[in-house]
This record gives sequence, C-alpha cells and structure tokens, in this order.
Amino acid sequence: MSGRSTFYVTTPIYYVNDVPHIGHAYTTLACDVLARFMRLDGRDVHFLTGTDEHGQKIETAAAAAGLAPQAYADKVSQSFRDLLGTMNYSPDNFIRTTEKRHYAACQALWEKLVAAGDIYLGKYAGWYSVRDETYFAEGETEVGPDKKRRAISTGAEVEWVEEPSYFFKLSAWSERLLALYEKNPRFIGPDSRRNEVMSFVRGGLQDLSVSRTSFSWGVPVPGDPKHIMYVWLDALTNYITECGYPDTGNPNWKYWPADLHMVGKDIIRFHCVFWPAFLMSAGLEPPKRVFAHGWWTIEGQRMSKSLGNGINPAELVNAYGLDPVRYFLLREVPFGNDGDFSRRALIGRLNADLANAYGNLCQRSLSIIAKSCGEQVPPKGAITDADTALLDRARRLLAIVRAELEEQSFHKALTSIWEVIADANRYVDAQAPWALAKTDPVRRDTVMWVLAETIRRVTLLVQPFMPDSTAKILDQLAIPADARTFAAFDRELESGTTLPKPQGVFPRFVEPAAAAD
RNA sequence: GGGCCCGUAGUUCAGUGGUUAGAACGAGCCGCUCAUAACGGUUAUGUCGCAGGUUCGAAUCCUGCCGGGCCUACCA
Repeated sequence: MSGRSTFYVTTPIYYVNDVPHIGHAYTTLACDVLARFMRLDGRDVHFLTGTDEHGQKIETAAAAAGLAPQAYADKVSQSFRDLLGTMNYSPDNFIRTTEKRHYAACQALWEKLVAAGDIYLGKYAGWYSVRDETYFAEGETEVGPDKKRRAISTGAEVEWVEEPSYFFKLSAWSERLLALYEKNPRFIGPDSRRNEVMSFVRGGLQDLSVSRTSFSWGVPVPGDPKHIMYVWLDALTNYITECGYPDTGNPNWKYWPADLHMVGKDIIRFHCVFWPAFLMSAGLEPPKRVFAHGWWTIEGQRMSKSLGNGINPAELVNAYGLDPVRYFLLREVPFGNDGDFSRRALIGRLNADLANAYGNLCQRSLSIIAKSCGEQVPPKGAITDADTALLDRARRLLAIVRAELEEQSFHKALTSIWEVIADANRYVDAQAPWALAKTDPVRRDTVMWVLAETIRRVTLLVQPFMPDSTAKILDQLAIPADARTFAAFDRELESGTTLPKPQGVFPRFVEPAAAAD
C-alpha cells in the first residue's frame, strides 16, 4: 500500500440491552469527526464501532422476549447499525461479538494469558440475589432489621454464594500499569480521569474474576467450556479482533495499537486498567490513548430510563436537522466535561452560529458574487493589509484545528474556526463591497475573492463536523471533489470559475408556534 | 469515611500572584443595507461562594466553613 501513517479509532461496542440514545450518538459522533478529519488530512484511517452481545443480561432479556439470544441480539444490534445512517457516521466496519472470528480472537487471547501464567482457577464468591440473578458487591447490600441482607438497589435478599471461576492476576500488574501511565502521559484523557485511574491503581488491585458458570451466552473458555468468559474480556478483545488477531500477518494488523479508544467516563476503568493489563500480559502493545467523555443531562435532569427522558437521536435530527445536531453536541460543551442538552441551547447555537454567522456569511458573500461578479469567482487584484490579515487567519486555521483535535478538544477547534467566521463578517462590513460597486468595482472584486477564499478554507475544515452542509457550500464554490482534502488547503480559488446560484444552507430555526403568529 | 475537582457578569465559561477581572450568548442604544430582520459598532451589569491568613500585591497560594460534582472495582 503506502507509507501513510495509520489512525485507528474505536467507539465502545454498545451493549445490546438498550436502544441507542443521545449518549451513544455522542460517542460515535466524536469518533466520526476524528476519522473524517484524519482522512482529509491524509491518514490511513480505520474507524470501528459495533455491538457487544454476550452476557447474562442478554440471555435473560432474550428469554423474556421469547427469542433465542442470537435473534434478540440481531434485532437490537440492527438498531445501532441504523444509527449510522441517521447520524451520517462513516465507520470502516461494524463489529459484533457474536462473529466467529471474534470467538477465535478471544480464545487465542485467553490462551496467551494462560501461557503467561496470569490465569488460575479459583472461586468467585459474593452476595448473590437469586431473584435478580446477579452478584452484588458488599457495599451494594445492607442488613435489615430482620438480620437479613438485601441488595440496596432492588431490595432482594442476597446469599453468600461461591462458584468456580478463573481469575486474572491483576494484582501483579499495578506497578507495570503505573509505569505505563507515567511513561505515557497521554494514555488517559482528560487529565482529571488520569488522576482518578492512577489513584485507583495505586490503591492496589485485586485479581479479576474472568469466567462464569452461571450462564452460557458467551465465549467458552478454551479447554473448560463450562466456563464462559467474563463479558469485559470478551468485549474489549473486539478491538484486536478487528485487526485480525491472532493473525498478526493480517493486513489490518497495521492498525494496532489503536490511536484512540473513545469511551464514556463510566467504562474508563475497563479500558485503562483491565485492557492494558490483558494486552501486556499477552505480549501485545496497549492502545496509545483512551479518552473519556462526560455525560449529557437533559434539560437539567439526569438521563434515565425511569424518567423516560432519553432522547432518540432520530427525533432530534428530524426536528432540527442532522448537521445542527452534530455541531451542537461538539460545540456546546468542552469535550470531557458533562453538559446539559436543552432545546433552547440547541436552537441558540443553530441560529447564532450556523444561520447568522456562518450561513449568512456564505449567503451574503455568494449573493454579491452572483449578482455583481458575473456568477464566477471574481479576479483577485491587488491585496491590501486587511485582505492579508483575514487570509492569514484562515490559513493558520488548519494547524490550529489539527492540534486541538489531537487532544479531542472539539469545542476549541470549533471556537477557533468561528472566530475567523466572525472576522470575515467584520471584514464584509469594513470593506462594504456594495459601496465599492459604485466607486471601485475592481477592488470590490478582490474583496469578494478574499471572502470566497476565506469561506473555502473555513468550509474545508468544517467538513468533518457537518459533512452534508459543507458539501453544499463547497458545491456553491465549485470546488472539485479532488480539491476538498487538506492537501488542497493551500490551493487558492481560481478566478473565472463559473459558480452555481447560491442557496442558503443553514436556515434559521423558528418555533412552529411562533411561525404561526 | 477516604481521595480528587468545582463554586467568577442574567446564562455558559476563560482567567492559577502583578496595572481599572475578560469572552460568547442574551439585553439597551447607534450604524449599515450585500445577506437567512442577518451584519457591524457601542453601553451596562460582577462584595471573583463565605471567613481568616501569607504577600508590597490574591479570583489566582494556605487554613477553616458553606454549597455542588466525581471516584472509592468484577450488570455492562
């Protein structure tokens, strides 16, 4: 192939006990933007998402639905696959843990852990609720006045149960994990999570139960098929299954180690502690970086099934449009922080940032060109200091955005881009091309060229965030398909190119009720 | 209980020792008229959670208090 540097980015594989909501959409969106950016920037990208389909919960849920586990998993997995189209995601593959190749990868990894001496047979003991069919940690239970111990969350009685289980010697890995974090400060992001993980590991690690005998929906342990692999060992392995593991001669093996595992903050431990320990034990490289983003609240309230306030991404897209939703999610909140999702905030962003600032900049500029410059890219005449100032700010944007996305600072990348959009709007007012039309049409043409060129640069950079809308704008600038990557970032607009009739790309959102007034 | 973090204009936040504490959105006023009644200019608002302390000087460092959040492992 080529010597292009690879970029492997993954979403968590989503557990099929829930239908997709805005939280899933958010994680995958962040990865999608990175994947698109890196592709435009010339990287050899592999972007993976998929579903996690094993475990007792699925076995139970399937039985309740009167379906075989596989049939149940097929159904819910499809709803996650549907989300790809709804949100315009661009994964290179959608992996499922029920694929044959994944069983092979899990079992191969298991055998490596055994060979490394990190697996032993022991007993898993804990407070088990027969009614809930699950174990509870000591702290999740309490002894009531009748001296009986119950699970706090469900109120069900629990009993002390022991079952045979294989264990992974996680306790032996504390020092090596800490060394990994020390040596690679970028391994966990943001920094607050890194501190959290490090203090957790410093506190000492217990061995991890990595098999169960209480259910059968999962990957059998090699040589002892009564045991099913712990679902997390199974799930995490998907990242290397995709690369062909255990066949390191597979063409996809070039993508390992992953550049980035994107995760929600709830599963950071699995990715930052268990996963690198498994990998290092098996003699594999850990991923380069794990980034944990925050949670969305909905109109100030925690998202929860019981409140029924989970947001269906498809409904959101129907109401406000796909690209505004994509933009809002990554612009509104510093990536890594928790944020609040509100209709008011979304509409504010849509109207202020998209319709008024960016959309109107395009429309007012392209309208003048269409009406007064003969529907073609106007000639670039003598360049003034004001022109150079604006053009330079737009030119510098690529390096800025690249650096921000390297740190997953989506909001900062967008802020930087929108500063130039604001500069461009100021420039229009300062240059007043409508006045120049009467006094100096040659200068007017140059001003319009500068604006078109600035819009071109800005729009190239917005592509990963809002692919559909930016494609329309680039069409209106008659940018050929092969001039839309960052390799063409410095290829200036050619004067004389015929332009199509401009059309607004980001209409203002008006409340349906208000529109009727 | 232990650990970590946060509390700054109406709102969201930036600012981690040094002149009169900033930005965006929202609000008022003025201007422009190319544009999606969009754009530009301008004004206003803050006991920087509270109380002490260190310092020539603190939103910024220390202590205590009040308020809020996160972590404290094997459902995922």
